[in-house]
Amino acid sequence: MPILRVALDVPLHRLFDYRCDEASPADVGYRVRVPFGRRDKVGVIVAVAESSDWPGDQIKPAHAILRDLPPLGADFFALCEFVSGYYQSPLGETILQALPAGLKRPLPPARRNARRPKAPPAQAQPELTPEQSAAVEAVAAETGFQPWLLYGVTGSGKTEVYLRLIERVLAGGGQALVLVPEINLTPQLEARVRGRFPGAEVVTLHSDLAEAARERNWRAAQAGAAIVLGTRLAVFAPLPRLGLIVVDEEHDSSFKQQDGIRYSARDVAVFRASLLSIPIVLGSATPAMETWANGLSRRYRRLSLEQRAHAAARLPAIGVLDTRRQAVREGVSEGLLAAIKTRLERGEQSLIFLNRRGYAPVLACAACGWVSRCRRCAANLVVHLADRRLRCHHCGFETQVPKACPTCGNQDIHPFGRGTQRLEAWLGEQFPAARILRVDRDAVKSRSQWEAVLARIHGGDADILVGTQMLAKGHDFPRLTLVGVLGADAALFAADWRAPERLFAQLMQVAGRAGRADLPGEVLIQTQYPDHPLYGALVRHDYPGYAETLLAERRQAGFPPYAYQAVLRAEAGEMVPAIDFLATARALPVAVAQREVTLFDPVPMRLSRLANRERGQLLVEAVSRRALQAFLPHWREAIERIRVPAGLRWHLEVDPLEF
DNA sequence: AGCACGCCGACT
DNA sequence: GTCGGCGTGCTC
Repeated sequence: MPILRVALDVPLHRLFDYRCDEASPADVGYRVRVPFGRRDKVGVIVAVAESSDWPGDQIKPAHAILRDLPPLGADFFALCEFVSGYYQSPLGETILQALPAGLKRPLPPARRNARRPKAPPAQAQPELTPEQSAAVEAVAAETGFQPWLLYGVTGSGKTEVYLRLIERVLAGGGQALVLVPEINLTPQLEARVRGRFPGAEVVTLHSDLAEAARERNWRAAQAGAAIVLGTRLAVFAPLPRLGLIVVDEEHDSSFKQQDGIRYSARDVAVFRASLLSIPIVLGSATPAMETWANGLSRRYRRLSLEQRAHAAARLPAIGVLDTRRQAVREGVSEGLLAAIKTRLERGEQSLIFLNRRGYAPVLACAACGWVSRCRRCAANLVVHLADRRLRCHHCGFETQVPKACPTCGNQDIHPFGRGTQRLEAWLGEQFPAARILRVDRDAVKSRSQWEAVLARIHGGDADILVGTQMLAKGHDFPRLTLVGVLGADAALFAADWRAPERLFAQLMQVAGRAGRADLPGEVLIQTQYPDHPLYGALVRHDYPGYAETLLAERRQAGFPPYAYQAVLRAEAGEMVPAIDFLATARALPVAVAQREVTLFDPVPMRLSRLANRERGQLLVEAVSRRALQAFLPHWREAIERIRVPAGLRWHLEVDPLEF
């Protein structure tokens, strides 16, 4: 009797065999309902075999093969096998996480009718600049697998290049996959794609979609929808005729999944393209150092868009305001204040960028030294005066703002530091007639709120925008001519060595909000270190120069992309068992590649306690990706045999972005 | 991960 | 005398 080899959503690195007399090799890729322990589960048939290694009397019969949708293809399995091997994630979990929830339930609910999205009218195709044409022609001329780095500043027309490439793929009957960091922050990209291809089926895939919609769109992708536009999870969408992958803002850290299977959707996308022998375009104005290095080594081919697409458009003038040399009140320099005033007089908009939400990062007592610490985390509670709450931005704990110091009773307690709420309030006092709009996650929680905010900005119904990185993402604000940046210096000296790379990208991005075709933009960055190379490069709009500096530092220090890393993390109620576990893992004898792999000492994580869990980590570094990949499976298997104390959990992360 | 079984402390 | 704590083991 045929044996089904079934992938199940369990954290085990093996498949499970079931008997099924009605099965044939053509059933590979179908889902199957099986008994598992004392409950039923839905798995995916990975193979149909003649026999099993498992004792025959212990093999249970499968309940039913589910043939209600087309079987998953060989390329889908190859992708999942790669992810499973590379990120050390169990194959079953890897395969099943790619499926929408409804397809994993043993008892499927009744289907509702799918709504047909209506297509908006087609827009005119803009003329391509010579650079855009060259980029389109270069990609189109190459057959087979080729990663392209489309490097171009805000406004240089990367999207138009994507659209032309998509057009060619669709014309050939292929499908296109477009990955974006956060779909809700960029509704205009979706609108533009739909507008350009009114006859084509365009579906979105992201975690904010309701379950039914996500399943509907996933099925549509499998059934041949022309364009799938989605966030990182869309990289696993079944696409039988995939001909092109685009990763927009490829440097964005939201492509990295931070829980469950910790994959980089950008890297998985590159692998998927290689598997299918198709082109992949990674677009960014500030590529990740890994990507830029791949460009320099010609593993990726670089396409540059140096000019802005509209002839009249100019790059904004970026300047620094030396806060050591001018009056600063409430964190705002005289120079910036004057610049805002000028914009108000001209009826233009200003954006003040402060990447810290809340009123103030901490409340403190001047008398006894008490500070508002989170009792569950190694972090401070942030003052939110808007609703008089103290909040932990890490675990979500919140409490009332106390009237007096909880330890000494002193009434003289003060918020220290500044967040967007405080800035908003103070600017309101300085410019009582101005309409101030705060844009951060506290003020804008849903897509509909976000769209309302965008409408207000576009309608000219706001004079000063105060916002966090939410406002940095690609939007055209026609009347916005000034961007002020506060609090940037913190990232220059952060413990996280990737902080400057992120800061540069973020400032470049927010700078791109200033100025449009007819109105020149100005960007003013407040700093105590105006001579820092990061600001120097920013003022010159010199990403390549700064990338060279950063890469030289990374090479010198032996950091990625010149080293390959993984981290083993452990969390427990106390730090001691977590560190003990890591020390045990470090001492495991693993025969493979030891000389090329360095295991560092276990240390507490930077945020050492989160939600009452003490966290430690152990860094693994290798001279090559191959050495790391040779080492990890053996090490992981050995770690899995360690007896762990109750309440301790651990995971392994490959290519970590944060420590 | 679930979900069993299994063996020691405070309750109707 | 039972309810229930979480330690240990298993899932084809």
